[in-house]
Amino acid sequence: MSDKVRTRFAPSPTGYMHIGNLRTALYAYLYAKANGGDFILRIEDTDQNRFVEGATQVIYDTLKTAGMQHDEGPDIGGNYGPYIQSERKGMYREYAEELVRNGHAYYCFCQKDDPKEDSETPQAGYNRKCRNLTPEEVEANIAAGKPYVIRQRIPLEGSTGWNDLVFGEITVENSTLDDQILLKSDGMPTYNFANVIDDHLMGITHIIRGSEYLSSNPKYLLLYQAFGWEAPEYIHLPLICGKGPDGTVSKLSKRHGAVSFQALVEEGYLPSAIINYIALLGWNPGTEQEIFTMDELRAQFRTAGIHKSPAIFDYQKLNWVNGEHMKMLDPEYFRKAAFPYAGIEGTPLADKWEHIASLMQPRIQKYSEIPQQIAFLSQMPSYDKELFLNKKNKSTFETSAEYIRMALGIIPCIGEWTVDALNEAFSALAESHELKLGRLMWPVRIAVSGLMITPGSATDIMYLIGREESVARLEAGLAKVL
RNA sequence: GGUUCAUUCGUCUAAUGGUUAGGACGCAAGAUUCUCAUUCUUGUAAUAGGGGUUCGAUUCCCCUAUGAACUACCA
Repeated sequence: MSDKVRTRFAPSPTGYMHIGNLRTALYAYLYAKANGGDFILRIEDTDQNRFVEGATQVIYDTLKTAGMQHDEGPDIGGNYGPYIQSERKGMYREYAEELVRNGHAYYCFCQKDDPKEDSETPQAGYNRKCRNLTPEEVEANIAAGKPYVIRQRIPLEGSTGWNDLVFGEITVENSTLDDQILLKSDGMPTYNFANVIDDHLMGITHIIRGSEYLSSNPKYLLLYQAFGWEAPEYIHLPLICGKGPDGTVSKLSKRHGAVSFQALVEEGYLPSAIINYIALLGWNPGTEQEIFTMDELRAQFRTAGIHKSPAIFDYQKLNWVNGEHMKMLDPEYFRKAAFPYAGIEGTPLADKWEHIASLMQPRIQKYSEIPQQIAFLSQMPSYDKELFLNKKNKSTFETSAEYIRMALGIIPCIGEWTVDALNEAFSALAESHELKLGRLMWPVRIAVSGLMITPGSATDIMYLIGREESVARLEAGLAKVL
């Protein structure tokens, strides 16, 4: 019997990966890897009404894209299968009935719409009407074909607690717990039950999950006790919240923006940046490092740095992290990955993509910014002649006209139309007129771009739009300032 | 309502029974660059409130306030 760490990620197949779930998965993965353990994937699909086609594939894809390779799971197998709860259906009833036999659970014949509240048991949701049925009554009901569920018989007295690796000692009075359903009338276990059984059967040593389970954990612990099993360690994670436009804070949801991994990726966020960012939501490495690769996270992750208080998901900071990861990207990789976002396939600009990409990489935080940044290259914007005026470069309409004429004069002399040639020609031009390059280029840049702010310099732009278009734009600019 | 948890700049966070309460994002200013971005400098802004304990508390304790989660035959 080894005491190897085993953690699990147990999502239900909903068709998308919520960022909160992804962080739970990440911490479970990192904890396992930081401790030389295994990371197990289990699909929790006990709710037959919520079946979504292709949803498990989304889970596999996400884990793969995010760089979290599981060691056991439905798709790769393992010694503790099956790893899909619906395929384990048969085993839960047996365990539920074991609890009935030893007095820790009971049959309940109440219907869903029966009144549940009872003034005598104000804390517990269910009124425990069937808790003390005699064996004869139970048998009669079953014989009559009445549908039933199996409920957990929570002790009426005493308390249950544990020492959470993040939250510390937590103890709850048993009297505040309700007799939760373990086995539904369709024979399927509830999450609350299946989860405990599976975690035990799969030898999970550390349960890592969101703090929303904090309040139901005592009921799980009572189940472990009822079976006489040893309970695992618990690591509850602080919630990830979002802030609404009105300033209210709540569990991160769609109203706060994109919350699924796929949606963020589609928006142009890099998986490595998303992972980096969410790793730091609720955990700090003990150093001032902020930019991490997955390898670094694996090496440095410790539970000691996990927080208790909820964190607000900040898209602004994610943008920054993403920008940092953008800059870290190998230029060649960037060119390939960013190209589809540019929307220039089949246009003349596609041939100059390498140069465009080199301008974009240090400048963007998200791929999705590219089209808007380069739109002026293919479509000359209409602009206000006031743009030619610039105090710092002492640019006036008169100087603009003069410099644009100079530019028009030199362009025919440029041989091969390259950025280097352009830079050389304009530097020489400025020098020969004893001008600061900035003064000369200001009106040129405005004329060829029509924009106050441009990605890249005037020479970059002229190179990209070509000689002919450059001349046309310069002439139009000249007409404007005259 | 009940139960549980939380509270340091706007946000993510660091730190200690004694500090000018540190870093990052954002924002602002400056330098550099033919604009922008990058890079570099600088600035901005926080210990929820009230009681204790203590020579001294942001740090330990209590109360209050505020917020959150849970309270399904969902997971």
